[in-house]
Amino acid sequence: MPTIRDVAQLAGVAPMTVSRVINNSGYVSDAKRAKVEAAVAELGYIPNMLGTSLRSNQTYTIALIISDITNPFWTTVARGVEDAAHEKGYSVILGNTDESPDKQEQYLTMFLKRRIDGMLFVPADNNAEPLQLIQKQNIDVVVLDRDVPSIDVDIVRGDSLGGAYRLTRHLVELGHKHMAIISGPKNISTSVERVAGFRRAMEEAGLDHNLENVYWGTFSQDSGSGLVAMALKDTPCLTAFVTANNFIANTTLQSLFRFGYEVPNDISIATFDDVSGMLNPTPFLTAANQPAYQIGFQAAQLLLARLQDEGPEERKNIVLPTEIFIRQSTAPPRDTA
Amino acid sequence: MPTIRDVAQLAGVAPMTVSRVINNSGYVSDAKRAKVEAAVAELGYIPNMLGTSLRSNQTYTIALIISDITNPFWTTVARGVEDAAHEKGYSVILGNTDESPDKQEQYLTMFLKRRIDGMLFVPADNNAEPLQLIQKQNIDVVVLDRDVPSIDVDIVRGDSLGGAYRLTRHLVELGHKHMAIISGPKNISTSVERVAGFRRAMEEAGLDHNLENVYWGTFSQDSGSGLVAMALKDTPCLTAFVTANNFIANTTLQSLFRFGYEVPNDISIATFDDVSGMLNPTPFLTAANQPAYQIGFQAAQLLLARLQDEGPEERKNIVLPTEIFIRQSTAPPRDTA
DNA sequence: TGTTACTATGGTATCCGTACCATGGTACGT
DNA sequence: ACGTACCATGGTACGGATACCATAGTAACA
Repeated sequence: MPTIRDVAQLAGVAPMTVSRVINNSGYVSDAKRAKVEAAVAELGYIPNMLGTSLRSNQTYTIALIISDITNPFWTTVARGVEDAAHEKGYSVILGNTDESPDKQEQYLTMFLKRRIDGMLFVPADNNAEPLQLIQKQNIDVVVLDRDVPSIDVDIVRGDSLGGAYRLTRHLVELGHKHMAIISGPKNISTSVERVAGFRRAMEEAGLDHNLENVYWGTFSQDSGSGLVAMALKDTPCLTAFVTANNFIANTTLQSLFRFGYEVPNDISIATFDDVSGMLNPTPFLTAANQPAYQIGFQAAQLLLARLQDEGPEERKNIVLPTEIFIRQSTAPPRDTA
Repeated sequence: MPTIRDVAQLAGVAPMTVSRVINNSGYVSDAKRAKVEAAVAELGYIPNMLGTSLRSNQTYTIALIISDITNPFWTTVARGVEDAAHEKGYSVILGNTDESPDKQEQYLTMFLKRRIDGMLFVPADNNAEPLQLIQKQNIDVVVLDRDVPSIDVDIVRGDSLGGAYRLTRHLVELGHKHMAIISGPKNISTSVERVAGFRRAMEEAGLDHNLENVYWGTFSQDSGSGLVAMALKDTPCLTAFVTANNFIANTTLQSLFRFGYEVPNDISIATFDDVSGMLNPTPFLTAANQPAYQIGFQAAQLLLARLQDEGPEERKNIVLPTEIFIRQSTAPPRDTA
């Protein structure tokens, strides 16, 4: 593969002159510029960014560490990130953690070795250590979707608490009195806040006698199935479920179907993040949707601004609103119908 | 950020010795090894891969250029790629082209500048030039999902022709006589082959009088809506549609709904690549599904094998089988019911 | 004519890690 | 006592691009 020296030799100039032509910097006579351009074309020269990056300490690459690119929610986030990055000439390098702290650390060090300019990070848990590791290396980082207590860091996320609150309120208004929430891991802020929103609505409605109807699971594709059975065993009179993400909603729906319940006639379901609309002409689930694309796009923009020293003084904790869609998976409970 | 020289100084050894410890190569006495390890820990030293890559001409990075990470099909492909890459210590850098040759070229040169070790590429069209550009730089490349005529390159893809054939056969067996296919762009092999499979089944069934019922569109989210109206106007007696991907199926379903048709009672739909199952407990569409994860995984494996000079001698054109799922979107046509 | 300002070009050193070569010590066999 | 083999360590140069400094020519102006 030709180097800048090869081009220089062919054009009969110094490498520096080639560099000036390529980067459009400094003085170059028209004659030499033409010669250089001809040489570049003839050799098919493509500058080696490794050299440039080594010298300049900039890779124009940002890392995106998420839990699972297979989840349409993250996919949409990733797309927002990519668009914002591409706009500024940055590339995005990707890592899936599957919420495993091990894989998370592997990717973290892998990306730090690569000297990425900045990091967009969805922490696998509440542990602040990985973030401290990044910050210690003086790498700008923006946390996506999740709050991490006890650390000073930029965050862009959706309004989990408000979304869950309004989702539960909707069920309350329909007349439901016995509800459960199937949430994600206990050590991830979104799970916790969605439970908190659920609880607040329950308390306000004076339904706080069954506050123990909270089931912690995971956000992954196989989550929730056992928990639904457990919830129904604990409280046979349940008439509604709130689920903390799209995958959980799906398994809950499947479980209820298997147990012979009809949704929404027998039991209602309201969920977070139903992004199936893209592939489903008639979305079914009542849902609180976070602006996934915006979360990714804004987080990337904030990060890129920081990289160019144009970011805001203080750390941001941006909370984007969730939007509620009332659809067919929720209805009044049978006994009050 | 500390360098290998900083570590060496702190440990009282030469940089070379630090390098030996880090890479576990050559001879190092236990005493010095311990000192170096202590220094690495104290400084929080993380090796700079740019230096290594520059020297060794290896980045341990592969590029993945696809049309749209938002499409669950590509998402699954991407996941397969990522898993295979991560297994071998490689990272994946991502680019969305939206099927635009412009964006495609931008990403291409961006990745070549980065000196990625290999490329996984979903060509935006049949144009062989971009692939020639890559090969000219001596970068290994594997094409995903699409055949590109007139160029010698590794390809991993699904069986579009067979899938479309069997999908159409299914409709024929149900008794349909008037069908149309809504396909993707005319210059992408998958569109063409799906049409070819459709035609073959039609001809075999002696239904070749309406071979002109082929509508070319795009594979994107907004594709197909106008085409459905056109098809129905051209052939009012249509009783079935074959659609060439998930997005087209979705808009077709929406259009039919808007026009007051019921699926499958009035009109049947059979499609390619319905990967909504992940989020849909009761998938509705009769579909020919490609093994998306496998396409990504195997393509990445083939690429990585080539990178390590362990690949097969000759170029591969691997065609993975598609699986047919008969579901609720297809039924016998009304007149024969 | 001398000074200043700008244009044009190139040489050298540097970013960081490591391949390669050189050096010197120890242990062992004959 | 000497050759051979292995262990341990370090110096130097290189990969590719470019910041910085140096040089030199030209034009403008007093």
